[in-house]
Amino acid sequence: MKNRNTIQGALILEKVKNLKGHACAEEIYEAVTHEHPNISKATVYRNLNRLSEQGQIHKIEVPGSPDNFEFRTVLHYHVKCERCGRIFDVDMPYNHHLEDHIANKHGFIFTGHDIIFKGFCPDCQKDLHKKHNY
Amino acid sequence: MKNRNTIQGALILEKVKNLKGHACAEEIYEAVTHEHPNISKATVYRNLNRLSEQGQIHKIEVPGSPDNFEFRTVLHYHVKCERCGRIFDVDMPYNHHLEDHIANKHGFIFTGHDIIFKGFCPDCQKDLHKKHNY
DNA sequence: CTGACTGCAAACTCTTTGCAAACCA
DNA sequence: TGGTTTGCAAAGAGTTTGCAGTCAG
Repeated sequence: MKNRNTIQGALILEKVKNLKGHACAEEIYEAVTHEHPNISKATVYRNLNRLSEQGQIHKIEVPGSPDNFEFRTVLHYHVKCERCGRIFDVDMPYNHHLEDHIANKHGFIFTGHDIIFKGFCPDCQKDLHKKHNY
Repeated sequence: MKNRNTIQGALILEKVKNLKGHACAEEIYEAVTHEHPNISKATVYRNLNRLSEQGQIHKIEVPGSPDNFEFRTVLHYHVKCERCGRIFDVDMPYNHHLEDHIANKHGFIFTGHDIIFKGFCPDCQKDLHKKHNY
């Protein structure tokens, strides 16, 4: 039940730590591949999930997009571009007490929340302007 | 480009309207099957997506769960049980101006947001109490 | 030694798509 | 008729899982 130190696990954690923002499993897989070409994608998924269960990294689940992972100390929200599907950070303080405002909890135990904003990123705004095909 | 009135489309819209809460495509497919046994799942998906694009119904996208659909007039939020994965409505007023509080919009155009709370539903709390296997 | 971890491939879930036939206007 | 919609099956994306071999403690 306890962790073993494997090269793969260490590399994956390191890659996520060195990310500026977030990346999906595929991107992390590619980054690790450079140093450890034989790694399997299943191992990347297993390590990412293990690390996020242990709270060492954070998994951002966004519908319709692959899961993203990031190493962070401060919780924050994300926005998904409705056109290109990319995920960006949102510059808004995390509200730790949002669930306190729920009127009738119906016996639910609330453990947290995610907010996913929708919108159009600058790149896609340019494209839409040009192409008028939306 | 304009809609045709098909039996399938009418049945699907009716089923969603008659839902008390939300249901996923699979559940709607099963409901429609009772009256129209030959319907294909692809048709259900196509109609649900069409209806939600036209704003006649609303699609709730939740990471890790199948998309849910509902007929509603008032926007609201949802909570996903971390154990059974079911989706429930949350008793909290929708904040239409949440995106106004974003400090630096980085050129993004925000069009809306979803909040997905996490927690444990009453049923699963009972189970956890009993089984202690979480 | 022994259980945890790995690599590989296959399985899985949910959803979309290609295509010919059926259908509505 | 002519463009939509349907049913079917196959494809697709992302992720998980079964299994035998490998490795850390």
